Amino acid sequence: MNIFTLLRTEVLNAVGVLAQSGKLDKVPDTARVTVEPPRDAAHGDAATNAAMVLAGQAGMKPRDFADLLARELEKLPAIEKVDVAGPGFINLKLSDAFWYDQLKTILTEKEHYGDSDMGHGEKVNVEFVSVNPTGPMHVGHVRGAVFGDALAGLLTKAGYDVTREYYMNDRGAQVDKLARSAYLRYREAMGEDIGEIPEGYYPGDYLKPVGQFIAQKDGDKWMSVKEEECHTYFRDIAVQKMMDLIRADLDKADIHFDVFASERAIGESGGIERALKVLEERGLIYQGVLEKPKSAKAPEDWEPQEMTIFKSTAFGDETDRPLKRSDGTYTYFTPDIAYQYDKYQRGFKKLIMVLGADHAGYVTRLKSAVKAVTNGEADLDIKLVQMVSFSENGQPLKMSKRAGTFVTFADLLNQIEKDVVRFFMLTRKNDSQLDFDLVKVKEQSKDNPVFYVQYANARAHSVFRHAEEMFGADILTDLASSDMSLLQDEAELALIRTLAAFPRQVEQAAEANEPHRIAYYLYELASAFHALWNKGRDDVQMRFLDEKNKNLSKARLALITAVTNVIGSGLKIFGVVPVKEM
RNA sequence: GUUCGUGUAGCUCAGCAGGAUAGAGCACAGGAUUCCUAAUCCUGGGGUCGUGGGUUCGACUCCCGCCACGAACGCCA
Repeated sequence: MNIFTLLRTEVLNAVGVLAQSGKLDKVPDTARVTVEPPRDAAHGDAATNAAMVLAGQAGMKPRDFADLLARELEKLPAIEKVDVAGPGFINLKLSDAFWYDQLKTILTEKEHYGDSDMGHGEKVNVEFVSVNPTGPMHVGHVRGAVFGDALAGLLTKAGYDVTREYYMNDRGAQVDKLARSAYLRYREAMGEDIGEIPEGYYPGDYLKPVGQFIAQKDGDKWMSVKEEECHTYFRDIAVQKMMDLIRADLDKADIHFDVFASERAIGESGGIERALKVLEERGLIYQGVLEKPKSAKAPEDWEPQEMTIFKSTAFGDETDRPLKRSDGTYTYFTPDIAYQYDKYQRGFKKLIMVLGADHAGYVTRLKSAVKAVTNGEADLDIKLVQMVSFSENGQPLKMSKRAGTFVTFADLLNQIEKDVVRFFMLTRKNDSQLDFDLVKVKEQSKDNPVFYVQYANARAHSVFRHAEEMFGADILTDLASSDMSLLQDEAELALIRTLAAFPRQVEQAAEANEPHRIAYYLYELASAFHALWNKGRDDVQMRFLDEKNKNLSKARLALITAVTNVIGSGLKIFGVVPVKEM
């Protein structure tokens, strides 16, 4: 439970009491009332703007309104102290008992602590990766993959019903090229000398096994058949094999999808026509001629032609977009509209797409299309993931095949542990660039947030091991019933407050679709824990374990356990496993 | 040229649907280790939040102009 949501309810109740008791003329509109942690912890545990927002409606000065409301809030048992400050802030200090209760909640809920019902079980479609099935994944795909998966994890925790979806562009020019290449590799596998791979074919060695597979399966069956005639056959096998490669890559990062949507399947089932019909019915399609694009590098062979066009300017796009060329074939954009419509028809009204930053120019038209085709019922959020620059000890890595081995998704995951990659990629906001230094990322120091957080967890487990030696294993059972009121030190209470902030962090990160906030939070939590640990170095009284005081030790073990619960809960969002020893 | 993104401490970045004296890490200076993992912690200096306006009780946060950097910009995919 987010304690600030809880407190907001209390504040609104108090306002209601004032209204009923006739101290206010009318029941005010409380929509803008917030309860938040104050920036400066010295101001208390929570602050509300209620008086400033409501005073005007009540025809009072903010300070006066605040005094009135403060007197009402003072009556609540969870609240120890109420102050009115500044222009009319009401600062709340919560009682220690309230915090001890929070600690017990964490221990009871374990890794479910922070689960929220914010999403009300609403279906959300998170589409990410969606790499063309024409070869293995590139290292440039890692961030989008990790980000998408973490975002899905975050939304799940926030109470949404999340589907992780991969869109296969298994149709079109790229895939035709793949089919031709597979056919060539088949002939090669049959013993033909194919020489250099010609222009217009994929040269990668990863296609050799595809050729060999078909050679083994069918023998010389296709040797006398022209490529065009067995194109579909080769295409389907090649796509399937490429998807196997991609899935194997994703496995390395422990990323798994619920749905693999097929562009071709949607097209063949008439999905494109269905989507176009909807646009047609809403009067958003016309036959016409577009102006010559004004871009710096306008195509040389451009000439005005009449074609079928989507009125995307009606939704804020800068220009209308063609759906069909003059020869009647669909543009790249059209199947994408059909795909978004397909998601909508499957019951998704909340759509999220994770795209590389190079797709920035595509965002507005796609959003326009979703608005148009769902009549504004579905909401599409596109998260652009910025580039990652890879380096080694500060030296930028050349990512060419000739220069070295570091090119593919698998290369990275083979070199760096999956959990390290995952966490580190999430320590930046998705739309800012990320430096990924292969050496720094492995470094075991506080420079490295992955390590710092994991180290906190490992330290906690080290205490558990000592506790078992000191008191026996049953000291760690039923910690929730410990006498938490023995935790009297300000640093201990501060740690509980940090722990109790987690549910709010989850909700806010989910609200913004920004998993990186969880990473920052975990760093902060780890920091609070390390600080408390070191207090025990300076002052023996502050050690977690005291052989002569079992009850105090137990209460502190409860606190540390709560730390591991929250770290575990947070890392789980990222698909990262907490370590017990380093 | 147009659109989008970014601009916060020397460096790398947070900043919570506008809130009270703008935060962390690195770097720099000093300090803590017979003791649960010093792989850590503590203290300190350092900022006209790119810039000029506007909105309001209040703006790093919202709106407009400008500047700088980055990316995208076809009926290609």
